[in-house]
Amino acid sequence: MSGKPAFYITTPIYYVNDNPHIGHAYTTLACDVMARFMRLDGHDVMFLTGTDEHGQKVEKAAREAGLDPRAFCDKVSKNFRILAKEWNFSNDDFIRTTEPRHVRSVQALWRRLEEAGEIYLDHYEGWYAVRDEAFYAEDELGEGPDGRKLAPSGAPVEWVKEPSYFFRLSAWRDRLLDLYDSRPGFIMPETRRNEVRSFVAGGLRDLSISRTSFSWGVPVPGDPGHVMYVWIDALTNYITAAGYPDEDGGDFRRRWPALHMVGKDILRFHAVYWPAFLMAAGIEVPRRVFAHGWWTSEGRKISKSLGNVIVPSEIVARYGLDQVRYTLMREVNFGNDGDFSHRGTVRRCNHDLANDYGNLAQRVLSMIARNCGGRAPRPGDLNDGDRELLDGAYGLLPATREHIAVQAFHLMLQAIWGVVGDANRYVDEQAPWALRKTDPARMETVLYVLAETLRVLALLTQPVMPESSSRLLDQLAVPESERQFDRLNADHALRPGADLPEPTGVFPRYRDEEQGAA
RNA sequence: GGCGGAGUAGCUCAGUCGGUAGAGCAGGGGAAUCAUAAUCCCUGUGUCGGGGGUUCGAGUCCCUCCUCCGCUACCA
Repeated sequence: MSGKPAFYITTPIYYVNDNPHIGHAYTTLACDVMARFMRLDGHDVMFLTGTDEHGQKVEKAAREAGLDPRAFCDKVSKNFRILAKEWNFSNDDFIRTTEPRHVRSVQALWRRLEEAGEIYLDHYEGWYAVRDEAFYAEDELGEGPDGRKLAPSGAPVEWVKEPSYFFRLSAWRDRLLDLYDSRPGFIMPETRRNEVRSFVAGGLRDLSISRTSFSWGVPVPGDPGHVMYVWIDALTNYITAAGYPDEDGGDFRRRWPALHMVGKDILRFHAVYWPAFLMAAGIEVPRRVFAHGWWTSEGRKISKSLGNVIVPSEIVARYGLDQVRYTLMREVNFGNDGDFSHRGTVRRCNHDLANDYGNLAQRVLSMIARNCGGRAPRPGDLNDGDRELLDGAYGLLPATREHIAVQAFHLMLQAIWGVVGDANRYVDEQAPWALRKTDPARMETVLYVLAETLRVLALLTQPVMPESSSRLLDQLAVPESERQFDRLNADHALRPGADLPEPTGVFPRYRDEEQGAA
């Protein structure tokens, strides 16, 4: 295998019954940017996404669709593969919990936990609504006119008791607290870490990890009347894809542990249950669990009744894929909630991309095309101003590395755009259009410095905007083989005299059809 | 109720070890003309949520109050 350091990153596996929405796209996008950055920066990356396909809801939805659960999953799981293609996600694997490799993996983990004495058989009981096929907590219930207890949906509930296997989560309180305290970066952002910590500090109850009320799931080894409940089944996908249970053969030791990217709604499962399972099984805990925020739409909570749902394929069709990728990564501090608005997106598309970055490329490339015979300029001696701009550009790699290491995508882009601004100022100060008449040699130097700066910028924007960056690099005649981050220095600078293709705009302006549309 | 976070320019937010408040966007004025009418320069008299305290000096520390948000277990 390669000697490159390994980097493993995962999205949650998405519940196959859902339609892909902005939340799915956002989580996966963040992972994609991370994965692309690390690949370009010399890591052996594994980027995993997939679908969670078991459970009562899927079983029921399949029945309603008149399909076998497996056939149903085959059909709807495809929606997430389509999303990945549509958004240019570079996942290396797509795991489905119904695959044999996963069934084998979860069952192996189960046995390991059982051998360790971490699992015991008891009863799960609670208020159950037959109509909803769901359990409800006491405080969720209301009362009907006849005094009967009702689910929030209005369905009558009854107290039911079913046998269930339990995981001894309660025993892991202190060891989890030690984990959080000894590894401050284990849960990010910090405010989420505080929440999880206080939740765990308050004491944990054992966790029900099997069901007998449905059968669409992984059978419990040695007790086929039970299927595994969501926690242990779904979370285990992360080690399945890394090669578990073959811990010593294959890539497991090299790949694992992973960085888990999750929405804040499922943080607890990843930051409490999952590390407890792993520690109990003697497996290393994840490298980090990062919980990102939610999007609102035009300042409001997204809801179907408000009609402000953001459909991934629609915004891509409207603004362009790389434009949307850029906006989502730039608009908010990663980890916080953010608002997705038409006005804001257009501002990003037109100001940041079309004006600042796209127009910089266009003004430089078209001057080169016109004044340097369609070839990369030949520089003379560099002065302090030239070096300052180039040093700023070369300095971006260490800066962006630091931001990427803590998933600060917005800061990475801010840093890059700092150099975009420097380059635009440099064009104005140097005024190469004037030099054309007074000092053509100096003009070539200036244009060379700018073209080299563009090369650096285009290399660095690859993780966020792969397609557009690639087109820009094509226009600079940077070969595919020269686009890794180890080329981000003067030793690999643009080759003077290289033939350049005819420049064309990469980031078009967004124009509203309707005047003054908000 | 408990725990955690936040309240700084019209908007979104930065503000390290306490030392006379900053950036981007929006708005106003100007320069330039290579470029996707894009770019560049200039322009901010803000009770730093209220009150009290420590200090020579507090957005930055302490107390208190107000407002908003998140978490407070079986919903991927």
